[in-house]
Amino acid sequence: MTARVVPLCDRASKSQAVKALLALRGLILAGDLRPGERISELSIVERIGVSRTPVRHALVRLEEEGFLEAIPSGGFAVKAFSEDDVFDAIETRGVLEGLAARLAAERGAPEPKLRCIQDHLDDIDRLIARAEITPTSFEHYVRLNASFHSDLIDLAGSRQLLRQIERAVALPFASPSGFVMAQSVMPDAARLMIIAQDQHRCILEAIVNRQGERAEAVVREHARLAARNLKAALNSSTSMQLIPGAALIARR
Amino acid sequence: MTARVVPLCDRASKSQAVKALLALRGLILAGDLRPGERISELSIVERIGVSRTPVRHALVRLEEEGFLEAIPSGGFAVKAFSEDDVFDAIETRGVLEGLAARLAAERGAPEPKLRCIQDHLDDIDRLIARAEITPTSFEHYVRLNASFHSDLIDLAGSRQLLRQIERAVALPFASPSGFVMAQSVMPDAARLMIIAQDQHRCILEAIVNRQGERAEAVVREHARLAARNLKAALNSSTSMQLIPGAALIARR
DNA sequence: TCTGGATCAGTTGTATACAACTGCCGAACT
DNA sequence: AGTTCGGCAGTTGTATACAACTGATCCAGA
Repeated sequence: MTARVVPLCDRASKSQAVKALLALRGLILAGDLRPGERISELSIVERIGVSRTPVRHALVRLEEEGFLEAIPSGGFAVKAFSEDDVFDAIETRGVLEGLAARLAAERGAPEPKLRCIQDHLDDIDRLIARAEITPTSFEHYVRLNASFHSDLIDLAGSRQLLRQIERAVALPFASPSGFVMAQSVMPDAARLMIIAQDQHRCILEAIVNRQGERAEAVVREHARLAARNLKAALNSSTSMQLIPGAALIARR
Repeated sequence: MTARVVPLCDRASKSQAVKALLALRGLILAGDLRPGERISELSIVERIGVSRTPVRHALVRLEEEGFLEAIPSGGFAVKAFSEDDVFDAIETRGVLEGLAARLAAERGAPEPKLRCIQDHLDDIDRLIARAEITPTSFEHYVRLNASFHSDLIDLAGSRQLLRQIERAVALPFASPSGFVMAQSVMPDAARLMIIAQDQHRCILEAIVNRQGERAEAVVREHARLAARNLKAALNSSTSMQLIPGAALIARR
């Protein structure tokens, strides 16, 4: 009997701690847990089906990720984000990515990696050229966009910077992909994609040409495109529904 | 018997989890745990005197803080930092503090806070003017310098940015105070203090005058002073002994 | 009626027992 | 002799029992 029966494997192959982390983060992002109110460990235990130990692990991690805040008398509560918080988070992400681009330009990036990114950008061009925007093609765009951004960080080659950006991007509405799906239901979606893609090209060109300051400046402006998306999305509940973690954003 | 006997209170008033966190961080910074090698939970338990539960909490937190890295097969190891890592961490901190200064300048800071910072800077001026550098006066300088930097972050008024900077500064050698003590045993200590203090003045002036870009640029250059200190300290074991967490920095 | 205090349910914090896993050593077999 | 398999020690991961604490409710007394 070498083949054990593992019907739960696809869900249970990961440790209970990981399971708890993913499940709890899911609950938070979905808005099942109201911001501000205390999270009862036991209620999570019975919802997720693991014991308190991994749940507590997940709580600590999610506090570090920024989704929870510790309550002085013990325990945790879901954090509420103001609109200003979200704009600041985006600006901060832009500044950090800007540093990544500048470092890549100043220090020089390996040729093969640059070619690889160039290929990714060509893919995006082809996608945009097709002129029809479907949910599927948009998801594809989101993926390509996300990989451009992670490639960019990779180019900088700095572990410390990577760590900081990972933290900034942990909040989904601060990530480069946060507002792209929201963009899809907006009237000028195609126009925004064209602008964003041109910025991608400029960023890469600046890095290739070793123009550190230019690379940094364009990346920052690129992040502000996300801020503009947010501003527009805030007036459209259809868009907001496409934003992960929108439930955590408290309206003024 | 309302008065319980609490002789251990000064050490035990904090929870076991906090105790474990502080003690373990202390062990790491002191270099008692060799970078790269696995940390045995039980060995920590008997060194610190709390059970495994709070120790594991501390391990998770210290991983988030950046001192530890998870081992694929389970457990954690102390992270080793290259000299490049340290320089990058300083540059990253400078960029984030630069954002704080720019936001403060662009958005405007409340008058009373600005006056308060001005007073702190006056204190530093008086300290420098005394011309004699003793360990005590240097520690005083370190305190004043640290509070200037935290005031700066406060001026920006951004929770998100605060979070990111706190993370960047968690690594002691990336913090604004990291290399100041090392500076104290260097020949041109007085000169560096004068330069740093002039930068402090310029930063505040830029914020008052709403010169966002200038504030950002000077703060970045100010951080690079720390990088210069590091470069000098790396050649002097006397200096290195004054740098917290120096044991984690692997020489090339 | 209002205030004070004490009890109590429900919570989180801690310790510990147990299970599962990893890497290693040795022995046996090829 | 080399290789592979099996068992073992020691580790981490998980569950759970227990302790300490918090906040609230209820009752008694002024």
